[in-house]
Amino acid sequence: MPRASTTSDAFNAIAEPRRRDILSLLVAHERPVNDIVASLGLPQPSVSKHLRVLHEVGLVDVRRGGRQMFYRTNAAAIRPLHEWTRTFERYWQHQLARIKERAEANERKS
Amino acid sequence: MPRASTTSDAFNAIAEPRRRDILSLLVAHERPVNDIVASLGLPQPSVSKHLRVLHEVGLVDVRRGGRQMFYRTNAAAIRPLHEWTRTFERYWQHQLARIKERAEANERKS
DNA sequence: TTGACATATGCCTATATAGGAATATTATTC
DNA sequence: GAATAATATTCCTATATAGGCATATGTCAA
Repeated sequence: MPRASTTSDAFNAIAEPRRRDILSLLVAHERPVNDIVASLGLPQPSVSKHLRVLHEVGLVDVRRGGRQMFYRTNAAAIRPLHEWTRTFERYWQHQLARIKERAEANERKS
Repeated sequence: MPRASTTSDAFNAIAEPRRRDILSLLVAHERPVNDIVASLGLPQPSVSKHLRVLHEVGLVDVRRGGRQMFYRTNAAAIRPLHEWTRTFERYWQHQLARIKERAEANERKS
């Protein structure tokens, strides 16, 4: 079996770096496709394809305005990812605390 | 071109749901492979392969103990993912605030 | 050393890509 | 309606999977 499809969930969709770039670019304001193309220096068809994936998993919203399509990041869809990573927070804090402890112990020894 | 390799970075590594399960399982305490196999009900070779990917991107650490291999989640490696998702936090808060506003406006109207 | 246990690796297959180029679709303006 | 602009889709290819299964490697115990 191959990997799960990029459109199967947000985790798979954001694995592609360009798509993360797009999400960051579209988070503050909606933008037409051409803006994204110009900002990121990617071929237009490539951008359209990435937007399709992002839209399919709900990471971006679209609005038509004349012949332009205005895309915008749906930040709420990123929240579950944030929550998942957050479940590890106390553990890396533990790690950092232990590192700090050791450093201070070494400090006292020398 | 195919997708970037699962071992190219943490984003690609955690796209696989089973690997996220493994990370959650190994976060509190180290565990031998057989424990993971039993806990998740996956075939042993499958678990070993997932662990290999996770180890290659630094998401787990290993320690040998006799004939067992004790794996443990390296929580610090998840932090960058947390930080990336965090950059969107203020935007979903905006979204929620706007939804709340509208709800209250409708409340006053009725 | 032989066996048993624990884990890792190899081989196989079907499949979903990302990128590139060309072209199709949709909307606007003259 | 024809030309133009903005975006989407299609066709192509090479490639890295995940899963299943068999087997290799490594470690201990008797």
